[in-house]
Amino acid sequence: MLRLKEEICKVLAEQLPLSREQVEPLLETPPEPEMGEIAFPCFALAREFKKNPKDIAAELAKDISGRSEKYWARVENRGPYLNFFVNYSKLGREVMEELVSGSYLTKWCSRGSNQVVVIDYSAPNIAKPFGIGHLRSTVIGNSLYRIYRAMGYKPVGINHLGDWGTQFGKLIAAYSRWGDKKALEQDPVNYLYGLYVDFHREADGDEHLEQEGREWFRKLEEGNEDAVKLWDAFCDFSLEEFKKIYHMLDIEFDHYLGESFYNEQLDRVVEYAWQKGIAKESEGAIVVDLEKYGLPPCILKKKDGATLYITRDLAAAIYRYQEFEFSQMLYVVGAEQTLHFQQLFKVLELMGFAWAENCVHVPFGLIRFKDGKMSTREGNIILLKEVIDKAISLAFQTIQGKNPDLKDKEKVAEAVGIGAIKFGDLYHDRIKDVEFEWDRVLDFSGETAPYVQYAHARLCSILRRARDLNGSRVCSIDISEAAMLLEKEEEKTLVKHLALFADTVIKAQKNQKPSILARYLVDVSREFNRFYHSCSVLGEEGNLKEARLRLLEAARPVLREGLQMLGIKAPEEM
RNA sequence: GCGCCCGUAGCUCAGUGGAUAGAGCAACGGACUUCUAAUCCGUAGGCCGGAGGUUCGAAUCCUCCCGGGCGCGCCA
Repeated sequence: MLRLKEEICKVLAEQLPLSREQVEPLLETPPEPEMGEIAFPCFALAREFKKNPKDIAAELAKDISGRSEKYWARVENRGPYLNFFVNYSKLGREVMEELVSGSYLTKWCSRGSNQVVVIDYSAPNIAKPFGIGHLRSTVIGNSLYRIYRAMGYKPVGINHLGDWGTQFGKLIAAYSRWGDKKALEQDPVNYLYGLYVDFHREADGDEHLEQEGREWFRKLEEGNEDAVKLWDAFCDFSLEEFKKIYHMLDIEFDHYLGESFYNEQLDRVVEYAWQKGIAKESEGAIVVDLEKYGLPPCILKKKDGATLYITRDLAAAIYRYQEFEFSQMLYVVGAEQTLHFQQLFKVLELMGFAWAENCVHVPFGLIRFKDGKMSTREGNIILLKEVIDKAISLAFQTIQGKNPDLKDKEKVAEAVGIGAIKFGDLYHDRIKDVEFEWDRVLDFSGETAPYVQYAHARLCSILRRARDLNGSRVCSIDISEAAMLLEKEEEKTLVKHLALFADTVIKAQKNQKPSILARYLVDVSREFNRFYHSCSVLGEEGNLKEARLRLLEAARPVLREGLQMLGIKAPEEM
């Protein structure tokens, strides 16, 4: 629909004392399809012209109704609104042509022009199990990665592993007290997790144990051999396990660069802050005072000389800019860290890095239980692996019941089960907290990935049968002729929805919200399903049948590539 | 105590300051000899947390209050 909008902006800008850029944000979508595709409300002009908005709409309509532009068929004034009706067959023809030939996204969405965008996402903690809580960053980040890539950006995905910090001191302390090498090797991550939980239980009220943990971390930072050896082993075990999960989720990273990677650079960062005159000593620690900006001070170094998370984040940001010269960097990290990122970006700015303004925190809400927060420390957590296994096995059962002859049942069950989990996280506005409920995760009806996948599979099934009947070709009709034949309400509505694909992808990227795309795909699927129920394709004869096949050929890439941008597979049968 | 986020149908949520507030789930009633019923059609369901304000116009912007969540120098 971008083409129609562009045209309207151009014409209205000629008629009014407004630029195209001023007209664009005023345009809206009318509430009913009978009111056209794009509306221009005239209220805003009423004051300036000292006229009734209704009259303005009427005059504008009169002035431009004579014009026959490429993409609109007619203009109507309805009350204070100017309603534009799309030249449906023209739009339909072009959209279908572009979609079928594969040129659509390149033509309308390539806005990235190879700019580098660093995306920091997932970042699970070493020595802790991959819980459902880590899914959000992973899935949202990966989807943004795919959306940016589809739009011609050069995304760089970085997994900022939590492989450093005082928790390793605690873990080493726990291991050296109660450690069991055999148990560790048997089921490393769960065992380490158990130790971590034990530590916190024991440390509650035992200041000595806490002290021991801090002491071990200090040793680790100093390069103590025993400490480093254990830490190294913990990292290897965890990473191996994480990679299995990423493989299942069909998620990859360009770089695994954990917090420890920046250890050598920390002194320089602190030194640089001194040089710039923004660091000072306070109660034995080195801090950057941010009171002027309404933020709490940023601690670069603790009084015992150990570094902090934010020091490593500063080093990481600087390193990434040197390495990638990004035009934008996204941190897909929970909303509870908003303050941390405000401090981080402010300190970078005070250090004199102009690119600090291109750093963006992409926050999301927490996953919680009905009765409270999930806490790794308390062992109150749901394992992602468990969720994945349940979803896949439910998908498999469903296939056994509905389509037992399907080939590659395991693969399809995986695509559907994992798709459902990912989609559940992507469908809602990321800022909202979500309550974890098994029933919801395992629901495959309504606004879910299986709904969209099912629409896609049915669509593919028709195209496949058509190909079998016609030999290698699906259909032979010319697309411009096809577009003219698609006159039923359900057909037209579907075409118009397809035309919104580019608008949607761009909006999702601008807002860093995959949910916008996910919702759109459900809309398209719903329109496809309505079409499916009211229009027979293979049962039809002649040109109409051919035209409908063309429509399906155009709809297929929207669903397939849309799902792909969410990181969800689109099986051809299910 | 201070700061940030959220509050829309029974539940989960959409809704760039604009026309009659929309989906899904759950409930109820329909549609499989016909391209896959993981679907579709219909019914019912609302003081958009509350009160003020700004505006021609507010679910949307501002202020206050209520409810929930999160954070607030030596965790990440």
